[in-house]
Amino acid sequence: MLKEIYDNYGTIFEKELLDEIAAIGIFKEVPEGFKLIEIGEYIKSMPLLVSGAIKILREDADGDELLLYYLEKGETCSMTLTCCMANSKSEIRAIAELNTVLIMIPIQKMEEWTAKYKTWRNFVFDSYHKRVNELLLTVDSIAFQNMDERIINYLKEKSRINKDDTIHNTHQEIAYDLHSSRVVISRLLKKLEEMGKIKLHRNFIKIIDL
Amino acid sequence: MLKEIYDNYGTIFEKELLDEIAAIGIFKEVPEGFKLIEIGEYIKSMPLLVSGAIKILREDADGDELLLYYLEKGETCSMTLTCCMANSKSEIRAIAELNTVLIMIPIQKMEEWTAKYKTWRNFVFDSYHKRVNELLLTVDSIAFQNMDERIINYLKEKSRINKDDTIHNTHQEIAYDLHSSRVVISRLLKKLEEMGKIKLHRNFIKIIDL
DNA sequence: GAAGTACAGTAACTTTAGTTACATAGAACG
DNA sequence: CGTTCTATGTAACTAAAGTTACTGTACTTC
Repeated sequence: MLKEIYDNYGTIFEKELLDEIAAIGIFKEVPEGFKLIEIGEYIKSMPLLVSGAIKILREDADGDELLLYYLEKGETCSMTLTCCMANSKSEIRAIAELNTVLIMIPIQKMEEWTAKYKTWRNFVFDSYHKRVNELLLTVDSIAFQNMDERIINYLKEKSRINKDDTIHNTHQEIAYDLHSSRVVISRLLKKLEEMGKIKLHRNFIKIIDL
Repeated sequence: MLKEIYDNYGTIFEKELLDEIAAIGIFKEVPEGFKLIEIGEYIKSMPLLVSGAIKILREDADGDELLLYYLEKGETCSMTLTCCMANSKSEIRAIAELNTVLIMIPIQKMEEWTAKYKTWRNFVFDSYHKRVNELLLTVDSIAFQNMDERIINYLKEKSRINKDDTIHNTHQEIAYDLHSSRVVISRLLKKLEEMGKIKLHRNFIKIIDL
């Protein structure tokens, strides 16, 4: 575990803090599709990502979903942070996008480390900064873009996160993430295929040139 | 100035910090419509709201606008915070919604106070928490709601912020905030009037029962 | 290999929102 | 009082997205 911590956080945290993380953090490995946080849950610990990726989803009253953004290695969930500090319920759902390795930090340490370590404070602020900017990009996407552009961005981002130019999803799954319907997604994907940007198959999509 | 600081922040900050704010903060009074932050600007100080309200806007590449949320007294702009910490450009525009009184804190103090005062840290984290939740509500609104529901929410929120059940805006101005077109807004407002929820006039809208 | 199931393709239609164009009405101002 | 400007009303149309319904096809399972 020590190695993973040092590899991912060695350059941003001082030795003393790294040792505390190693001593207190709980190593956790979850498979793709594992639900880490559910809407309405209270959160007792904060995840530091070591490898893999996590997707963060929003849901409305009718159960309609929307993908907000992904978390990657070296990052943490600022939503979790806010929930921990305010002792409030989670506003989002977190699902492992890949097999993912995490270090869980009990929330009791948060306050202490924030007072004690400048690098921890910077990490937390930086994390907020990134997350707010991701949320703004999500707003841009749904407010200013048409569905065809949103699909292109979705495929690009998914490919980047998975380090794979084949997207292993059904049209229905994409429709859920983009909060649209399967028929609409199939239609627009077909158009992208006709334009030579992608190649459609059963259960996967090959990116040609987006 | 001391009175304003104590009235608004006396219960959340300790005396020592309040004195620092009084000594260092720059009192600023801006009229309705005053532009406080422009997209792409670097930010040198952080605003604490004493009275009034500020609206936070997002803009896309084509210059299309969207209202994100309002800031009220006792709050601060977490976007400004993130920009200060990361020394990055502003992602948003901030315009005074009302005549507004602010205390500007030079960013140099941020780091120092975050290390020194627990109440300051809590204030900053709480501010992030509120802002992220406001952004999520904005996402909900544009992702899950139709324009008629969005208009209703808009009118309600505007009325609450302005403490006035008459909305002093033209249809065009509402269209800009909601990133729609004037004709669409006029059409839907007319429908709301027919339902007896509002009464339309030239340059203002009277809320009857939303 | 037959039956069942999940996925994708497509047509036809509806709904919502955006666009264009023009009419009217109130305010402002000489 | 007539001219001008701005705000609003409305019709007619287009575009985008969502819905319904049915098809074919590939994979699964027995």
